[in-house]
Amino acid sequence: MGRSPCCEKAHTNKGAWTKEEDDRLIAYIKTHGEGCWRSLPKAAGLLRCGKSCRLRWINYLRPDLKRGNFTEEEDELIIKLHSLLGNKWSLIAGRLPGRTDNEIKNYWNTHIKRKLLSRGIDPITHRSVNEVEVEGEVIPSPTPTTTTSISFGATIPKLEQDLHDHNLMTNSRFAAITGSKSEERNPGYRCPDLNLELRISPPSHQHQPEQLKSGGIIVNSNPCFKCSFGMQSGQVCKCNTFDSKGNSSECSNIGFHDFLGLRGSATLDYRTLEMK
DNA sequence: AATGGTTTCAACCGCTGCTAG
DNA sequence: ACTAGCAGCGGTTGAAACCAT
Repeated sequence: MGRSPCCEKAHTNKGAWTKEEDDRLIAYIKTHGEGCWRSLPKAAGLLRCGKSCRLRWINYLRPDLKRGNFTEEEDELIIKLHSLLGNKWSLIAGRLPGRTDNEIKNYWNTHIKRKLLSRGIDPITHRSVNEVEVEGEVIPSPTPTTTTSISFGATIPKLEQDLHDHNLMTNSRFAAITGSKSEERNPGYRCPDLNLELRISPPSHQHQPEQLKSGGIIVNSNPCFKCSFGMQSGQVCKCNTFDSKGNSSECSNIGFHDFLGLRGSATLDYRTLEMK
């Protein structure tokens, strides 16, 4: 049994929007506001799919959209954000007022990719195209190339604070996940020029006999890489874990680890990362 | 002016995550 | 715990605009 279609495909217009359709959509949203896209077309008298209305509004009709070419500053900001976030266009768009994810995605594919390649930078990895990776270690090109460097400075880990605020994890739990020591306040989570703080880092791959108590629950500080990234969701993991005495045992948690080792509802959502 | 290749970008499609029942 | 409905996201497509010959 499949999901019902989002709209009556047979009775909806497709393709380019007409001026009249735009006017109808603008008028409706001005009166009733955004939201409930599914019922909007009918209510607004549009023969369009709700998705199509949403897209048209967000990407083209919204009054706060900035029109015109991207500036050099915007270019550089997009490059930096992409190096941190990857193809998370909506997150990148969130840092560029008046720009939409679709616009940035298109701009990236048509302009910035080429720009980076002309600088000798791989637009996917943001490394010099001459760099080679040998067994996980990056060997830089012998000839220096211009690269976009992301500088990280020491700061109070903001996400850690956020997570505390939401009772999601303790200092030690966070430290376990990030590999930092809570007392040391391991630096390296802030990009000052972007004012963007990120707390995502892969957990240690080394199994060490260390356990942490979090909210009364014993958690293994070093689950296997797969476990930590929640890749075996719903399946029994067969990796080895260590108890408090350092004894190895088979990890048999079913759906225990979520992304970054957070449990249950304590999942880390990109969108919850605060952007100033 | 005509033609064909390339680029741009609005729009679509399919998938995912969240939420309510 | 499960399912269905929905909004939102990212990848892809294709028509229009642009450019070179």
